[in-house]
Amino acid sequence: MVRARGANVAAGPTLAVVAREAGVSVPTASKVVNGREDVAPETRRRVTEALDRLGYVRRPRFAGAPALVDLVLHSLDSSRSGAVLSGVEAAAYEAGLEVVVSAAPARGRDARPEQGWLDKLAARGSAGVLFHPAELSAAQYAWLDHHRIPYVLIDPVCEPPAGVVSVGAANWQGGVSATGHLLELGHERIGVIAGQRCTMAGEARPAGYRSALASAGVRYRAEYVRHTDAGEAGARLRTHELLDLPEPPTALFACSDRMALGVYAALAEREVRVPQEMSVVGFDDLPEARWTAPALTTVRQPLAEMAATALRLLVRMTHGERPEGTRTELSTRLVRRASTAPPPAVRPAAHGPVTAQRPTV
Amino acid sequence: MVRARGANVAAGPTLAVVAREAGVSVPTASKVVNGREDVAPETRRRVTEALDRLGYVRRPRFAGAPALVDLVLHSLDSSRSGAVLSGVEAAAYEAGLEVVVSAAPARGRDARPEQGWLDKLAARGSAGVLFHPAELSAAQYAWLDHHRIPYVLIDPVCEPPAGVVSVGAANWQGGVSATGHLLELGHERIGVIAGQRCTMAGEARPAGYRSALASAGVRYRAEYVRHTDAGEAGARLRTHELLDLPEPPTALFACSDRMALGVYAALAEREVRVPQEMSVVGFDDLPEARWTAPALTTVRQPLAEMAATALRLLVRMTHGERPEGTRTELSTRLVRRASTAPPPAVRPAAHGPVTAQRPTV
DNA sequence: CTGAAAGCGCTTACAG
DNA sequence: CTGAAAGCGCTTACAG
Repeated sequence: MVRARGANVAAGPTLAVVAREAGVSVPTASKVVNGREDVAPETRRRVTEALDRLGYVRRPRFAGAPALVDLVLHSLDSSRSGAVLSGVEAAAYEAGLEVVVSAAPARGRDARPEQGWLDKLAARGSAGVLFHPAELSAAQYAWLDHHRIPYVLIDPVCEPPAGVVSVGAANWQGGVSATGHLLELGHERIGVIAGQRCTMAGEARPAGYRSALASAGVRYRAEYVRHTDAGEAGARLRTHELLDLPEPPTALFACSDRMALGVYAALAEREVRVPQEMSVVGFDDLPEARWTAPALTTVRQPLAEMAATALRLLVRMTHGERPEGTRTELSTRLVRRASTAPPPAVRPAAHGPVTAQRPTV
Repeated sequence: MVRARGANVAAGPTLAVVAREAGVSVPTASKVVNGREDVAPETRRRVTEALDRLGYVRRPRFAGAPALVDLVLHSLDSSRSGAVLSGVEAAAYEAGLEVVVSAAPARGRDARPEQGWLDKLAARGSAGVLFHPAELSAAQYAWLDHHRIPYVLIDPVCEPPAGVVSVGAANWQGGVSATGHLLELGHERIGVIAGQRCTMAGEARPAGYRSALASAGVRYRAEYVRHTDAGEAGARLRTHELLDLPEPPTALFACSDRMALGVYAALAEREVRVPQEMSVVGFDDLPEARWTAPALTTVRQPLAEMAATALRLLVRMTHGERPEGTRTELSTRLVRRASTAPPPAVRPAAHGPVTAQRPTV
């Protein structure tokens, strides 16, 4: 029984090497690595600089033990998390790393949520942390920087602070392809159910919609774009609003698959048939998109690949490298299924208010 | 910034203590712990015995670093895995442990799949391993035993070898409640789409069906029970077979939610409406069961709780305890949704072959 | 705030 | 096959 020992870890410098390089003793270097307070700022700077330059990584417990990387998920039990975990694990395996998974501290199960697991990271000597979706406070970012633990955000909800490395999807481009698909089918009255205003997805996806409209020379109507922050339930309400418009849309672009579920619910309540009377496009391509009836045409977000990319970035940061750009975007692509079709009939372009052209029961 | 150091790890004995107890030197005890071959059988026995009695656990790398437990999943990206991960993580958090997640080696990405990650486990000093669903070879069981790494199987597919600790669901009881529900609604002709013959679920769930029929005094008909090992596709075929019977069932018990999806597909092909013309009950209560139209009545398997229970069992084994029983079963419960209803009409009990009473298009 | 000294819990040669 | 000896990469007092 041959044991592959130490084959997967390129031996970096020891603390002793770093200390010599920085011109300090090993105990002092140790203090810096462990984020202790009792180190002079100038000394800390010198040591930190040496740590970075040499790409110091804490030695694993025993020869052959793989280094550990942390993946912090908001919810462990969702299809998004499954895809992320799967991408991270595969890439970690390639890199000879193992991944420790934990739930985000926001869970409220700890008196001091923002510290509990952060302490563990440091104590264990995590090589780096991946967050999805990211919900870090400024204090937490500072803490990680202070402890020299590199981190990457996977598909962050909001625009991360300057300098923070993240991997996301090409949201704008996805908005363009979703809308382009509907335009090609002949739709001109396209409603949008968009996510929260401050979020990246909530802004970039409808922006892509607007751009697609512009290049096709189709008029943009503000009343066709509705933002909501209540997910499925919110999307249901907004859909009813759009259906109540004097000139309702013939197609709906829901900026997430979850919101598309809410759209479906509203349409079912009005007995509007998909896709005969209304086309629907989602965004994400969660497994759910295949279970719905009819199966949802949607924009696929390559979550697993995004996660794998984030891990590779993290590994490079672990070795002291800095990625050139701070944000990486992976392209999205349209997945045509059964929820889209040409509009019910070609009607003359409507000018001014008209009555609803579809029975609303 | 106060740091909680070592608060979560009850300090067990060091290797030195164990060695003294066993009457050997520390290096020798170290060899046993690391599964080296060059130890006399009698010496190994003495050391192993001391390790077990004292509940030796390798010290974490640094004070305050939590011990690590491994979770090995067959697929990282499935709703079942999500539930399992979530249960394990929550219970691990309670116990002050962290969980390393990896994909089962069967993935074929390693030349020697059965050794690659097993080596890592040992090198890293895993406190124990949880498998779901378990697919261990006899050699792997032996290897884990040899390395004194405790392990627990979460919802194993097949009956595990004697002495292996596992946590599962009360499959038989679930079969009873699914069938009981249909009987209460007035169904007497109940078909069963069952899983693979050799598996625990494939045997116990239809056995529960049979028992429920017996207690209700309803005749058991062998032709109503169809086994398949092809999941969704297999279930679809078997459903067509049942519909082609001279006296087809008025209700179907699919022994898994995935198979229920296949049943739905077959019924849609025949334009048999659920639940008006056919009631359907599933088993598992995956998230998918809520997306289907109509929402699936099913037997809920408490996967997260099963996973949490497995972790707690593992922790006790880690401390040298042995659970009393080798198999723990958590009870299941029926979740009524929209796929079940009374049979189409009360018909006189049929004797002898009759023609199909439902239009098959 | 710093670092020489002692110590930790192990592992690794290697001599017998 | 065994264990005294040396060593690993750190950490922890603690004296200055």
